[in-house]
Amino acid sequence: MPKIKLKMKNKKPAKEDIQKMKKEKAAKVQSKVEQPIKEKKIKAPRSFQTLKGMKDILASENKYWEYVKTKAKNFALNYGYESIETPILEETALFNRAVGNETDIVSKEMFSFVDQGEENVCLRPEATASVVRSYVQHGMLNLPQPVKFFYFGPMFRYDRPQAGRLRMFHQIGLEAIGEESPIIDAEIIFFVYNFLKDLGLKTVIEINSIGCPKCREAYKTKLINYYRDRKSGLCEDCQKRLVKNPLRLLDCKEEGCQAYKEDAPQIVDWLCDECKNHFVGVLEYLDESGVIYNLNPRLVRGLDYYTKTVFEFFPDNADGVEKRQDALGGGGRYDGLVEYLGGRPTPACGVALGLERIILKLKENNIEIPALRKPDIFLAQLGEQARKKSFILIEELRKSGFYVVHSCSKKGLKKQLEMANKDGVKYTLILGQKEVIDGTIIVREMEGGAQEIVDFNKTVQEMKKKIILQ
RNA sequence: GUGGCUAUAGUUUAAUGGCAGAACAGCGGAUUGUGGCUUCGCUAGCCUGGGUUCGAUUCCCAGUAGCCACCCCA
Repeated sequence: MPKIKLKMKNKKPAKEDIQKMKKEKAAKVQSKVEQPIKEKKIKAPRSFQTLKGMKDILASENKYWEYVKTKAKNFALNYGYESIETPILEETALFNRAVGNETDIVSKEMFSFVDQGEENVCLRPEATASVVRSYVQHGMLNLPQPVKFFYFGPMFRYDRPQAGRLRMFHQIGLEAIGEESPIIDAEIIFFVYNFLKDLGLKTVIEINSIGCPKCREAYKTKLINYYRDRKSGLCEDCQKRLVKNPLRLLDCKEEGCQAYKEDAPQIVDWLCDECKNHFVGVLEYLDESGVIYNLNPRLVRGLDYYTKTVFEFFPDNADGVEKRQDALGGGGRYDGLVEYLGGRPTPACGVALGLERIILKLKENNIEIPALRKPDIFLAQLGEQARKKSFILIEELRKSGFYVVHSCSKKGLKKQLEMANKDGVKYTLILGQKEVIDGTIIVREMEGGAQEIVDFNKTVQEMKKKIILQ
């Protein structure tokens, strides 16, 4: 079949045409030989793009970002969490120690490098370690406890990008340091639940307790013993986990390993009294608040600092087919971390949410987001004198709180009105030669097109009458 | 780190082994001081490098990038 096609199509051009083509080609070859230097000079400079897994957040995304960030911040304030910003760059050792050398995040996902001062630094893969570092560094143990932090900012992980996973992404997070009561665990969970619900996202909460170092050791031994007998059936990763991070055995998604999970010992059964009571406490508070959660005895988190309560938030899709890899957020208690980073023994609990993932879900669910504020006034000007006069007027209007836009270079009134229309303003002020001479200005109401002439010196007053500023 | 899919104007896309066409956006017009609708025009593109071929945007190979899944997590 293809041979016939080729033959047929080869016949298509006339012989003369082919000769022409050959000549053209020859000419091209010649010209190439003659002007190789010119071509090099003409060559445009290379263009650039964002690094893999990193994105520009463009104006079209603004309303989502503003909406979610503002709501988060307001929520945080209502719950008594105060804003903190820590540097994006930290000493690499901070995360080695806090998150754990054997975790995926530290062992293969950190953007780390040696700086000009031969310091080992890295872009933070998460913020809890930084917040705790800050707590210790500034002696915040002297503040009334707990100290409650709210943060927002970019995090970096050298992963392979895919849906909802970027190398630079943004987290909204809470940390409450200095409180051991289960009430704070419940408050944080309740916060996230309400926050996401308020955004219009239904979530499923998975919760577990992984105990304290003491009872976890006892449990680990049990788990290792259980899995050691079944080692030959485990996947390669799990065989490594058995030695390095046995808790993660429970987290494996390999089919072959699933079968063993069923009968594996569960940590809940091995918690010491203190941990058990604490966990029961958290659940009681949650029951009280009416939050719905799933006890998930296999939930283990990928960061070493967690103790006792751990939890993750998943979108609750109506279709029932859950994609369990796209957690919107997760967190838990980390009672050992402050001490581990050089502070006094201090209990603490926190959570982090993925902003990009939240926005992704908002879009997926077609949830309406309030539009950003549109400009109030467009100022159109005609002629040199008017332009100068309008320049001052615009500043006066802005001082009075109006959101004013104008065109810097467009001259025709038609074009300026066109722009005003695209900007969606309610009123356009028109200042032309004639108005400058008369000491007036035209106020055009865009929707109906009604115009009135106003005393130039009373422009601000008049506009205040027409537009009620928030 | 493993695997799959894709690559055409700024964006969304069509077709094709021999002129790459459209829509939206942008820019400029339709008596130059009045927007939305309409209409006309302009600008702008075959990811890179090899190979097959008289001829490749099209077929083949490699690279690169993007998307997606595993993994991991937010």
